[in-house]
Amino acid sequence: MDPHNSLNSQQQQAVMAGLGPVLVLAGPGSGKTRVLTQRIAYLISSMGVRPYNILAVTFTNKAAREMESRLTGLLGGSTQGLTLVPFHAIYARIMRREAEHLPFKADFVIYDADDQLSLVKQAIKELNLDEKRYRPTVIHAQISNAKNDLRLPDDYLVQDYRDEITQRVYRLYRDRLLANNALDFDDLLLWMAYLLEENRPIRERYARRYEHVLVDEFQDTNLAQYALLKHLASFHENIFVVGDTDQSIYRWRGPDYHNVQRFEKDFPATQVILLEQNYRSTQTILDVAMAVIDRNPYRTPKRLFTERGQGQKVTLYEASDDRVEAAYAVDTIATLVKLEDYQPGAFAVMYRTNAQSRMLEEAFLAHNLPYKLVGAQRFYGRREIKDVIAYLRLVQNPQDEISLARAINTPSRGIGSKTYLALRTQAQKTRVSPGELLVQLANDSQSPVWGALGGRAAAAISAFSSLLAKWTQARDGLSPLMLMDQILDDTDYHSYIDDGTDEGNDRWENVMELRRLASEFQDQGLTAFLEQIALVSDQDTLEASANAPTLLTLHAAKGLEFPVVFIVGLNEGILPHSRSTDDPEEMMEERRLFYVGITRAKDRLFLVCPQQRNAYGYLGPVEESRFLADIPDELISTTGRLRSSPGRATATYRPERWQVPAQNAAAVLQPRYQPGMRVQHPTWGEGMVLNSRVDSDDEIVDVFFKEIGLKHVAASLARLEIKP
DNA sequence: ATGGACAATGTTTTT
DNA sequence: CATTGTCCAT
Repeated sequence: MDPHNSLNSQQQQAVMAGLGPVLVLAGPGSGKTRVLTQRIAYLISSMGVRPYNILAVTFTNKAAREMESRLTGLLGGSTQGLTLVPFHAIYARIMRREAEHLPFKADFVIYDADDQLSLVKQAIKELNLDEKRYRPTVIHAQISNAKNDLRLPDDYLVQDYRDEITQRVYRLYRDRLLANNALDFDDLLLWMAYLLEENRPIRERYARRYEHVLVDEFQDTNLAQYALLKHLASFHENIFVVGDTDQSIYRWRGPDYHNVQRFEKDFPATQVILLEQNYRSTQTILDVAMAVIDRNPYRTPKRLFTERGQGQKVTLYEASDDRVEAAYAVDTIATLVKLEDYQPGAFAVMYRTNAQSRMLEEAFLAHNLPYKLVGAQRFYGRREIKDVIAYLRLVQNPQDEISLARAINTPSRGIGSKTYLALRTQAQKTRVSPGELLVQLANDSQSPVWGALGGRAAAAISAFSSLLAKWTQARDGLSPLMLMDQILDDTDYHSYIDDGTDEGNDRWENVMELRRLASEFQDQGLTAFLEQIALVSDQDTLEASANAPTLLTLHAAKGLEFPVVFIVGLNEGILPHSRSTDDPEEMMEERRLFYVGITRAKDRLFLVCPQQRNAYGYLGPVEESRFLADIPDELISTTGRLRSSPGRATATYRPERWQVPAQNAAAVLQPRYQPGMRVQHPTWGEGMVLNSRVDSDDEIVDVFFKEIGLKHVAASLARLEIKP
């Protein structure tokens, strides 16, 4: 952000734009969040708009919170009543309020990706389909796409037999969700759009209320979200959207950056404002970014510029394999912290796939250096966390069969698949869900169900039934934390999960962490707690407090910035990913992804690619990413093997701890360079020796040059001069 | 009903 | 290779 508290003329134009539709096309680092918050502040304090009449939506909690805190800084407490929330959260909230107009109840639960997949699997099985032929993940993706295009099962586009199958699964999946009183992520948009579409009074109520609608990251909205926004803005038509088509990286999730063009078409009176001045990066980094993105066809070229000056060149390092790649990143970070006074928190290492983080984590661990890993999945996907959440969800909504199936025999209490099936059959007879039947059974010792179950099964069911009934009754009187403690206690979960091993210990620690999270919802209730958990984004888990380098995927990096950025794994098949190489649209998205990564960097950018990579457990050669060829040579300084002369053997970076020892036992060569020595190189300038070792009749010196960073030079070739 | 052993099978990104 | 599912012995 710019140090002066003033807006440039384009920003000002955006902030003070008049009524009607406004489209702000904001390049990376151009002060997009700033414009949004200033706009809200302007509406409230200068235009006299009541906060109650403003709706501002973001994609993540983090973005919403950040805007909120900035607004509080600008306006103090006078933002009371403002709706500033993530997309999914606001729709969940509205739908709970309006549940009577919808085919589900107000206490619905939100299914995560795992739950959704189980439900699809269940549907496929029920329809007697072959899981091999009809892969659940593929079918699920198709259903999700249909929902994002606002297609209900009846409107599902059927062109061949496969589509027909998908349609049948979709229908059953939809029915199962409703029977479970559960929504998936797409439903939050789909049903909300349905509600506004079908129910005019409700639509008008909200559309009248929201005099101003503001949207962040507009390029990532899908058709459903777009339709929704149009409805919400349909009365006043004051819709202010901010986005950057070059940063559209969620195409597979339904978003369609053509929405930006659609917007201009749907709202012909749109004022379009371009923000091109960048307040984040050096000009070199921007030039690299533009060189990469300019290769994408059909885009409005943007000239990104900055007043920050040229800055240092971007460093390209070719590592021998992905282990060395990780070590290089960690070593360079350690060096920069030591020699250039960078804070450890100033660094980020970005990669294409989550699997790539492992190698990096190991490298950090080997250096004994702390790091932060972005990724909610890592926590909420854990078995013990899913267990406890299943219990809580079941108490909130006994209709939830996915949670029931998980909780009913965890820890094992003698209710296996047979008994569970019997319970389901009995439930079907009286047309209630198994969970509801369980709650009923607790107070009905005369029920014919008992007779239908075997003696041992009946005892087990009875015990669980009383527990569940007890919890559901206590629910409203207890805070989420108290309820959780009660459940943990009643199920003796501690002794189940913590078997005394380190792993068991960790698992219990995780439960305690969840407990801590629950404690923050003392007075908001179970519904709010569960909803928060269902809708956390990866970025939300990023802790600002710890001063350590951040490891994250390129996707998770969007919207963030770091003084020093490493992008690793710049290989064909990784970035661009192999699954994207045959589709030009997807290839363009890979390029945008790289662009997003590059533009996160404020001061320095390191691009790293290994020549070999571990895949399927074997080390195999990999090509360097095609994107690297698009970067002009004069913006890059190269270490490791020089890419202009691929055949030449040069010093390869190899951190000491992986050095094969005693290779030079007979060496007579004495090292001349010592760590800490200052040296001068004719072209690279002044530097400091970090390390030196004798290897194959030559002395290999690691020098950190002030201008260009870490280099590994052979003493016999490099004309190094030792300075006093 | 439970838990372990083995085979198969599959690898992007995420609200 | 690393996870997930299936089969089998207890």
